[in-house]
Amino acid sequence: MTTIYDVAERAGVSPATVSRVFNGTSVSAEKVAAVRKAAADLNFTPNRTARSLRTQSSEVIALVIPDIENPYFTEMARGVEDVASEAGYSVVLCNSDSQTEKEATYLQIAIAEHMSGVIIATASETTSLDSILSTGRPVVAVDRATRYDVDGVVIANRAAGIAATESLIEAGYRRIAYIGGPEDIDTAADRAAGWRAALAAAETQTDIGALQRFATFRVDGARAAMEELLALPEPPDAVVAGNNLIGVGAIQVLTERGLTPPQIGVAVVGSLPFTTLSPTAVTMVRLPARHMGVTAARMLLERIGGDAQPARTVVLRGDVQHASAVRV
Amino acid sequence: MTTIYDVAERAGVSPATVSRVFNGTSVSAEKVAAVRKAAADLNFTPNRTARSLRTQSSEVIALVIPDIENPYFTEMARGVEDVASEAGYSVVLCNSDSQTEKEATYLQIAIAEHMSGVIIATASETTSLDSILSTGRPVVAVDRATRYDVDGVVIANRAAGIAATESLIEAGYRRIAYIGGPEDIDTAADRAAGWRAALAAAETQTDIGALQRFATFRVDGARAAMEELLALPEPPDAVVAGNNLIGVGAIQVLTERGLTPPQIGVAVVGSLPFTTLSPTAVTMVRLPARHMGVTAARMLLERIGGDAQPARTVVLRGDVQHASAVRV
DNA sequence: TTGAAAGCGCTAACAT
DNA sequence: ATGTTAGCGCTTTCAA
Repeated sequence: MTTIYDVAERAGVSPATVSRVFNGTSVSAEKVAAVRKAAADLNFTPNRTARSLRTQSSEVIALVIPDIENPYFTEMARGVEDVASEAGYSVVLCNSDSQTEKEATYLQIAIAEHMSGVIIATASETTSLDSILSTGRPVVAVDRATRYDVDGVVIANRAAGIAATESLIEAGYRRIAYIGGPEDIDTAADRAAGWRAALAAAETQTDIGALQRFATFRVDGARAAMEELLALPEPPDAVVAGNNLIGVGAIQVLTERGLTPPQIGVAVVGSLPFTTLSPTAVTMVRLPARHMGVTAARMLLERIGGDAQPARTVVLRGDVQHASAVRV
Repeated sequence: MTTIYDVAERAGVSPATVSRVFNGTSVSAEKVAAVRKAAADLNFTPNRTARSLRTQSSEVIALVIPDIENPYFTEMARGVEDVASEAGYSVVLCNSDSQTEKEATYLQIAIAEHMSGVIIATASETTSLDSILSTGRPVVAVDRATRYDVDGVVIANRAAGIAATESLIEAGYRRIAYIGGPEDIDTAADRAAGWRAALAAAETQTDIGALQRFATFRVDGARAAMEELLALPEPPDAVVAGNNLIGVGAIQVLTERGLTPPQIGVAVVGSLPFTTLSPTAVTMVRLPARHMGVTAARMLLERIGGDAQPARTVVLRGDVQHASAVRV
């Protein structure tokens, strides 16, 4: 491994000058040239570990998400990454798998590795940010709000739930069920609240309780919930899916039974990027995942840069894409 | 930030002893207890950067993939992560976005950060592993073979192409097209070769050239290719998709035209995890992505542990799930 | 088993 | 503008 001392010797300067060349402080043009040449000759790369130990910082940010296999989060990750790498930061993607312990481990690593900041979609309400915050590192919450006073970027979940439901009501459906994520995740609870509010406003449907299901945010849970709903004495004629994977699970079950939309109405809070359905068969409230990542990364970078204004929360709205079909 | 010196002072031992406690070398039971207590009191976490600078290593491995938004690669990432975290390693996920320069940057970072090893699905044939290999770090190639003499885990791509095609032939289709990824990616070329071989063996189809398309490994490219094929004077009655996203794109176009499988035969090399199709409508040659990640991670860990046997390549086979329907 | 001390590669005072 | 030097927090000889 070549060090700045090797480069310094070859270029006939001091190690400090080599360091300066690589950090952009004032060095005479001729020495800059000599150092660059020597560095190139020796195939020198600065040792980030040493740099990081010395400066107590590193150009790395951690992105902690609950499910790396969910396209919603990977799209968000792309947004984060694009902004970060533009600014010279690398992104370490950590998959908490919705487990608080794994999440805590990654947060510890972020501290121990001197990472500059953290963007996190928390695994649950109980997530503790105490130790990371006590180090003074900036944290931005994405997708899910936290009980801490930190920057956040969230979705207007209640509005999204309302929009999805209203789209079905307008299309003529009259018994609209809801399948959402775990009730203790705020995003899931808010979307469910939106569904309830829309139904209440429409005054068309009374037995709301019977048509509400909380599953996991995964395909399997949604499948089971959909089966349950269809087995009801009075099954629904439409369903609102609380996120993209729930939408997939619900539609899978429906399709297997020959009930392809719009035979039964489907509205999804989220996008179906890999759907093979006709694009107009279901209503999607598309969530700006990438934009969310971009916004969060920008906020984090500002904080890393020393910005100390009070914590802000940015609320992003979904974009309704109505199914063109109506109830048949 | 608390250091081993703080802990040492509080426990009444030397810093070296504290270090030993955290690294499992012989220390008397009473001192171990004292150190642990002091560490807990002070909420001490060893500084990985310092450790890494001193030992010239770190318990981090890099996983470089060309498309983080492709479920195939995220499933693979899960496999890698599960094995790695079990062994006390963390995984840094790097998205090269199929760009050789981005890939090179991440490889540089892996070196500069003293990461223990790299698992990489290369962006292209031209990927250079020279500098990472010259540092002596182990590299395992996944999904795509390289021109270097390193460990690898790949799919039996030609066999997968043959299996997909044969499934369609057996179902009675007679004009089977192929849409694959870029011809210069070996996986794409091999799958195409499998398709050609299966058709040649069946002797049912002659104008192979007209029915072959190379797109990107993305949804959009596949859509365009599918449109082209349908616009042919003599359009195909079936299509083999070279990967999961190509399958999605092709099926989307077909569905939009009311040509849902099995009206037209579809076989995909890969899985459709978020499909909303009836599960028996298309043939899938399911690829063991997670297993691939697991295998690669195990191999890398062995190398990190000092294993110096000659480079091995593990070939994994896809698992055919035939569409239950036949040509209609 | 334990401690003292050197040094991993770099940056940032401080001095020139 | 440039060089000298003292650490950043840790591990690891070497001695005791």
